[in-house]
Amino acid sequence: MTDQEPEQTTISPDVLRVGGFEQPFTYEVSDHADELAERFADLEPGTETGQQVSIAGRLMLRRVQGKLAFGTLADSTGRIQLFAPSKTTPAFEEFCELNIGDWVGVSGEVMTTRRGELSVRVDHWTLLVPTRRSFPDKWHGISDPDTRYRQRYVDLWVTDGARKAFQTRSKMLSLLRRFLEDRGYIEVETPIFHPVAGGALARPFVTHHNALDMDMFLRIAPELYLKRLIVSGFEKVFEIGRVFRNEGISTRHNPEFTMMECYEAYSDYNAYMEMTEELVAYLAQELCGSTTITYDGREVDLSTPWRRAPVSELTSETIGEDISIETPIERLREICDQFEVPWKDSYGPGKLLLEIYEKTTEGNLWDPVFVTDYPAEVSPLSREHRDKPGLVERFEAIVVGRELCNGFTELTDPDEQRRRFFAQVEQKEAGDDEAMDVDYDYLRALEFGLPPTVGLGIGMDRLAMLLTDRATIRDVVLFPTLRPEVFSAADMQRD
RNA sequence: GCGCCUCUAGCUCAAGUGGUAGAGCAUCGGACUCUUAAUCCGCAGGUUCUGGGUUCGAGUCCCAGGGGGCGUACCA
Repeated sequence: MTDQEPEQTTISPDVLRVGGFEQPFTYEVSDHADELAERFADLEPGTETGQQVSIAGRLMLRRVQGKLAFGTLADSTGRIQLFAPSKTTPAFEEFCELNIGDWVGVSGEVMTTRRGELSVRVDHWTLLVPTRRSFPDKWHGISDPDTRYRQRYVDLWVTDGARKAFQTRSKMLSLLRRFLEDRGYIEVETPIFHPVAGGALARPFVTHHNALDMDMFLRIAPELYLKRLIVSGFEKVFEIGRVFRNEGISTRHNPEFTMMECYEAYSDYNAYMEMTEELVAYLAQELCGSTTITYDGREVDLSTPWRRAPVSELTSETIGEDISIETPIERLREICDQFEVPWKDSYGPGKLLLEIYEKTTEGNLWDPVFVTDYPAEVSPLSREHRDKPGLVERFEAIVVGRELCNGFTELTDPDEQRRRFFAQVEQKEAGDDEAMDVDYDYLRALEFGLPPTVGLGIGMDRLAMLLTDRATIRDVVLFPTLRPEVFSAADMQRD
């Protein structure tokens, strides 16, 4: 931008507010609040630095006392005080009439006040745009969660830490990309419209394409396309993208959420457990400054290596009785009843074991654990365990009682995959509307040969919650899904 | 889905057992040259979520509906 307007040094009162206000097209910013705080830390009170800077943001506080005014300007990085003496501030009267929430650009000398507060003296200033609505209470901000999510553009200014969480999330994604790219992965983008919703067990959203006159599903996982790419000859791929599941909304569930999935040829789940723990420890170190972090007031030790234990072992520990998929089905059903775990006749031993595990054990695992060796019955895309019949080479990392990721050695045998798909169809017919459909193109891809491969999926929102210490997914999703707002007549008639 | 809770001014909150809806902040007007949630004086600001009902009288009690939160179920 070289064609910046000359900076406004005089403003007449009648153009200050909405009526005759002329908005500049650009504003040259040289510095941000936090950088200045860092650069000019520890100045003596009453210092004049001789350093001219230019900053911009919203006026969040204002303290006018006759011939001298103070303001607090907030930008994307933080806040800094504005110092405006009537003698040197252009259009001083108008400056004092700025409202809380107005966007202003200010340039001037960096200095400290007699009380030692780092400030920018207002040598020049420009109204960038006035706010036409009142900002929330400058001390309490917004407390109603509904208002926070619907008016995120206000929330991010007035709620402590709100912006920071999203900045951390962004950095997390950036570090994740670097981590994978450093290991030779390439990032790909696969379809979001799926003719068959596969790759996970979940109810999909349905949409309609007019020209093709066909219903399509919004993807519930990118998995099957990414494995097609391994068949295609990409050896290491990943995708970070939105997936959509037509299920309940809660503090941990948003209908659209961001999933990272990666796949690597010639490798197995042992290697991926190592990569996963290394990745998460790395992100914690970079974002939180330590591999020991705090979540919900409690320490979480993410340092490597993480404990690894089979589903059956962890569950046996909890219930005080050795159980596995070898346990007679009658006994498993009794245990379900004993722990108030609902079950159906159609559940095999594997499904029963997993249900018992999820209801009794998963929520109590705080420090990270790789839970391994899931029943094949509940893992239709995973490869059979190399020496444990009936199980698959699958792991989930459980941290703070929640599933953080899901990975497994991939099933490569097209015949076995076909059988698993049809078993899913049977479950669907038995009333499980989250069961998978048969993806015949995927089977054809497998028939062309999927080399030994491992895959991993990590929910980015859950990971962001963990690393930013947020209790609700809505604090790490900018615009969480809500019912449409009903606008008042006053809102609709504003012009 | 189900259960519990909640909704009052732009924002944060008050209004014993039913009795004229108030305050702080913000906005607007005024005072003030080192404040920092500035302070001080003043004005204005309301379909108490919506619709019914009970009552002489409803923000308050009852019914229905809506928004939201939490828990639970499904799931990541």
